[in-house]
Amino acid sequence: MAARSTSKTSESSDKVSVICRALRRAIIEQALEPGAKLPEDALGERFGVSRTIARHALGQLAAEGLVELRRNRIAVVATPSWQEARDAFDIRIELERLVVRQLAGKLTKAQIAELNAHVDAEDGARGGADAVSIRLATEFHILLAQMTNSPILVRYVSEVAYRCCLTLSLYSRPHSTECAINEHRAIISALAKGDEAKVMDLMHHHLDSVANRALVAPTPQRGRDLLDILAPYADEVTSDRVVKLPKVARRG
Amino acid sequence: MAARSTSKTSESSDKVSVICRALRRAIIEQALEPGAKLPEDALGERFGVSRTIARHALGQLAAEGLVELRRNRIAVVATPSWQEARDAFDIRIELERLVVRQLAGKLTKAQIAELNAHVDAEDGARGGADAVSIRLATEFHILLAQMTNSPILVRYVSEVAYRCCLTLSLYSRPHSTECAINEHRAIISALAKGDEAKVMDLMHHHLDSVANRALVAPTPQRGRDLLDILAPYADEVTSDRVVKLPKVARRG
DNA sequence: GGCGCCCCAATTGCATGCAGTTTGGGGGCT
DNA sequence: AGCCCCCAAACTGCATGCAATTGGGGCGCC
Repeated sequence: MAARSTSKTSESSDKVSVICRALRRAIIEQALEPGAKLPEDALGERFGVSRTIARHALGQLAAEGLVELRRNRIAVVATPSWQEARDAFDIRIELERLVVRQLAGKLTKAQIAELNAHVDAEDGARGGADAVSIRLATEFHILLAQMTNSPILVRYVSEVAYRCCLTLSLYSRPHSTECAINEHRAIISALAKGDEAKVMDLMHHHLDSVANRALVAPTPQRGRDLLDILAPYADEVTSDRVVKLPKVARRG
Repeated sequence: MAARSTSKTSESSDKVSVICRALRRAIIEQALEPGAKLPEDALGERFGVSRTIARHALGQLAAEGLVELRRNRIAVVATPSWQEARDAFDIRIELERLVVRQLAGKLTKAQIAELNAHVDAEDGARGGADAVSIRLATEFHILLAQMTNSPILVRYVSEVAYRCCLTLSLYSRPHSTECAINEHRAIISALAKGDEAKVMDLMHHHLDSVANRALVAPTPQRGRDLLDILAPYADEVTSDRVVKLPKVARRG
């Protein structure tokens, strides 16, 4: 059988869940770019809820790593470092290999059809906004994870995929999604054939190539924090005041 | 090098973080057993904070999978199904193989000493409470993860390890921790030697054996929810009222 | 005696209010 | 002009208050 037992969905129709979903989507579609401020008041007003709820939602998103929350400071959309991006992809590769290992040869016809339909949708969106393509590609992987019927796996794959999505939008050049779509098709076909080793390899190289295409190099100019860039230089300096020197505006 | 760059710790000294830590520990040490009720009022009063804070903490723990949160219902300590436990261990194996892969041959002498000291502590606690042994063993794995200096990896390994800890307390017989301690020592030594393949294998089998020793069988009587057990039987029945029938007390 | 219904205490969902902290900008001093 | 300090606006941290929902005990009915 392909499906296990029934699984309770964790995210219900709470107000905070609604806001979480909205913000998550806004973030991964770059409507909110990394570093964007997220004041509780503004969120509350925008979504028609109190600060309490907005705050709670920010807490959840912070737990997912999409938002940075510093005490007494305005929450901001997370700005993962290049190293964190690389780490996220490494984890993602392992998790998604596990997904396809569990799925190989166990998919129903309906599920395969669903996957194909999704890739068709990706294909259809090729002319549109880059952000939408990235989101659809990400959702393909989440769809796969959901088919394992393992709520834990779904959660982790989703989270790490969203994080990768976020970093893609940060470090990626305007990229071509076509080969990714072909790779998705190849994965589906290998899954249908039930070739476990093959599909694990396909997934591995698929994600690896996406990561390598995107995370081209430590690209210090874009996305990295000024203080991080200067850190190694500051190590040479002994004065206490060195940290006060770069009094430049930090994005924004 | 063994360490990467500085890493901000995500969990600061918020009141909610404090409560989270306290509850987490209480849960994995079985002071709060699965199914235990966690009313916001009671928590707030116990920790000297308002319901708002207790509520927020419960939200975080729910995101980690340690607590179940149903709308308009009292929160309870999560009761993972046997299948979820198995899934958690599968994920954990992959994640921790990644950990030791990154760590093999890259540990400083100080780090190795720290690991050995921890295992000594595990050894010392062998006579004490089972729950403490389990916690220490879990913390060994988290300590390893922390040495990768990858905050994301730390977070996921911690979470999934805590979940496993929770299920161990649910399904495990009073178990002997000795072999686990020896396996920990073996892992440290392989890490020091830098034998990547060996240490990945050691970790894999270590976790696998822990899982197999604990998750002996689907043991339907203990831990599984009555409704889950009856679910397949209920499928045969057409009446709407079937779901109301098992009006028995559901764990106390 | 057992079954079902109803009502109330218990509890959650959420908004608002108040106090403490941060920010950033104007004015004064050098 | 440049630097610094101080203050007010903005924002967060948290508690409290009120409406809505639940579930369990008690009562009546079978």
